[in-house]
Amino acid sequence: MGSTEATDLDERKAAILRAVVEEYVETAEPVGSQRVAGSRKLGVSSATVRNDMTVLEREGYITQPYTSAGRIPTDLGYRYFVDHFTSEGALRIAQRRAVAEFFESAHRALEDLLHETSQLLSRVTDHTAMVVGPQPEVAQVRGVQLVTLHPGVVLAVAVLSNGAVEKYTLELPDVLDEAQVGAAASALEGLWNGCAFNELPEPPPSGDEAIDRLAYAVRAAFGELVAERPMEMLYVGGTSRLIAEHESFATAESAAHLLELLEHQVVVVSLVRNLLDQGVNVSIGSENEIEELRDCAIVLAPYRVEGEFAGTVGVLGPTRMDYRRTIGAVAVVSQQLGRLLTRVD
Amino acid sequence: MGSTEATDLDERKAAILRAVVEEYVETAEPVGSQRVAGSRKLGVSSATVRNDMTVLEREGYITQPYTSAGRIPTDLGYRYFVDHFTSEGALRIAQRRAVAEFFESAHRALEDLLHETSQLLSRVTDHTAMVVGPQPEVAQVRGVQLVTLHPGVVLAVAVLSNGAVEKYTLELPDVLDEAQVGAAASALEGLWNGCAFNELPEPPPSGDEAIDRLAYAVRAAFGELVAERPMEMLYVGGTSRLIAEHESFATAESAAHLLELLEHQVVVVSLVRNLLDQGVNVSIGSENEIEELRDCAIVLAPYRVEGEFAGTVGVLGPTRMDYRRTIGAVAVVSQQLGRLLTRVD
DNA sequence: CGTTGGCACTCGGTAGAATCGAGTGCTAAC
DNA sequence: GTTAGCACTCGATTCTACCGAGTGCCAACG
Repeated sequence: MGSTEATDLDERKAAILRAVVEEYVETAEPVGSQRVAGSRKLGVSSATVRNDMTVLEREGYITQPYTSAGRIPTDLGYRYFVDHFTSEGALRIAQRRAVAEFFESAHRALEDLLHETSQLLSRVTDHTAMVVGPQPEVAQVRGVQLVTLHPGVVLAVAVLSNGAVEKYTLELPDVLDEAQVGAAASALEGLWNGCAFNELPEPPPSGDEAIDRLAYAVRAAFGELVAERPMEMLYVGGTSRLIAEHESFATAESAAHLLELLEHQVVVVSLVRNLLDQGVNVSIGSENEIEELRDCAIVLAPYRVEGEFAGTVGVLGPTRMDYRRTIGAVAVVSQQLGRLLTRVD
Repeated sequence: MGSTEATDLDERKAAILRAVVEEYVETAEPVGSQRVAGSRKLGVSSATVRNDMTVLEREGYITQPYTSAGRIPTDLGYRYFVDHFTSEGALRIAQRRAVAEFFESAHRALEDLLHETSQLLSRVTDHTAMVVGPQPEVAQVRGVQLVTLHPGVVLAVAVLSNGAVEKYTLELPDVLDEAQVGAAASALEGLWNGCAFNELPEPPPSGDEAIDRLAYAVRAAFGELVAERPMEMLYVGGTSRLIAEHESFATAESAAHLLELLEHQVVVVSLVRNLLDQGVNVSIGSENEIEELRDCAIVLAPYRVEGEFAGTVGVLGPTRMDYRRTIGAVAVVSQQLGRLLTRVD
């Protein structure tokens, strides 16, 4: 790749590219040379801008929707913009205050908190927001409880060190009395306390066959939970923004595809994880491998709990978005969320 | 209201109305007199159909989008159709089998089950589906557990008789050891076992002040949960269908409004509850009080667990929908869901 | 009297033509 | 290297003409 010259733009060309991006993000219309020359303090004429623009187009940063129209940024153009002009995030005061207020008053259960965080982030950015919960695999068992709901039906509950609660409804061949269930529960609790939830040891035989069957069934159930689920929960907020932004997308159907995509937790969670594993925080348009995201940009930031990577917050919007504002908002929210969870959790 | 003549249509007019509804639902185009006379075995000419149609229009069952176009059903027309021509639901074999298969293999935790049920119903009906979970207020406490996550931070967990688990993270002024927490837990468990979750008695003083503070905090936390949440959980599946149907809606923005509406659990849950309290199973267009639902129809069916009303499943789509198929699907799913929950729960 | 064929009329949708104007590329002058 | 000037391009907009499905009405029919 000719990335050496790709990342090198002389100062004026960079300024022009920046102007094109900013104007286009604001107006949604192709921006012409006069607009750039006029509204910016470049001190050069539109003809000069035109010359530079042809170069920028040849280099792949901007493009024309059709011959002799204004220019719009390409994905590469947005990329350059993000890499060079978004160093410090710009959040409006009102938004910064909204975030502060939210994390001032927030507590509740973890799930609710994450859910509401996604709605907050959506409000602040005006885009659809995603929050990926902490990975429960690292969590340890802190408590095990077995409750008989009906004769022959037992609910197994495991409380984890990160505040999550896992449960499974078991139907048993045997009908056990309270004492037996209690015995199984305390046996499992003693055995599993402190263990990682994804590596629960098998319960040893106790002598009572029915109890052993129950204990074994509980382990199998929890094992199934671990195996089946991608486990990190996904919370999506502000899906309605996807439609409000539909003008920015190619077709109206693409918005429908996006919505559908967002309903598949597994896909989204692994997508986010992949990006972050590669150290990517902003993924723009064709940089995404998923077809449906070709018109979209994703802005991510991990949050840390007690210094450890815990989960991710992010935003999904059209490539034509205000990257500075969005990146700033995502950064602040991820940071505050981590702080809150570190304090409370 | 002139409801006496409104519900009385002579046989041929009723057949014509039915034809208009069915054709319009299928083709999405205003249907003319020739189409009705030709494709139906009415045995009358288009002129006769035209005469009847003017009457049907005067009575408010159908309308013209503009002078001298075909007719489309009004909300009243759909209402007549629903009340007279949907007695037995018509489900295609493939769909019936999909439902059967789903409920054959389904188990998992209650939340997952309801969530997946909403997705199933959406797939089967091709519309957005809603599932309102059982009201947790009626559930009784079956187990209480307190787990120390960190020093000074305790997670309170209550297991309910319907298989739900409520939890709350508490920050305490005191740092309690395991024995104290355990004492509080067993005290609360003994006190609350069998009590309704929304009417937990206050814990009596035990002698140990720290334990009492903890017990009292737990009760306050659970009380807050009951008070704050509308509690019945709402699961929405297939939101992407809303956009696929956007042609049926007036504007594209209306779809965005709908999505936003669906994100407000409280509103939707109480809407559903209101409708059902009035014995309404199908609400069409202007029958809805909420402005955003003017172009929508809602089809609902309650499901029963052990004979008791438990929750609701439903579908949200454009007024121009196949009511027979939708009503059939909603009925089958609600019935099967109730059956499954009665068996397992 | 209900039903039917005939007929003039309406009006949204489509296609084509004309026009407008923002913006470009190029060239020559500074 | 920069700028003014100019011919050219092409999407967007407007206007016109026209088509045709469908209606309302009327007179004739069984």
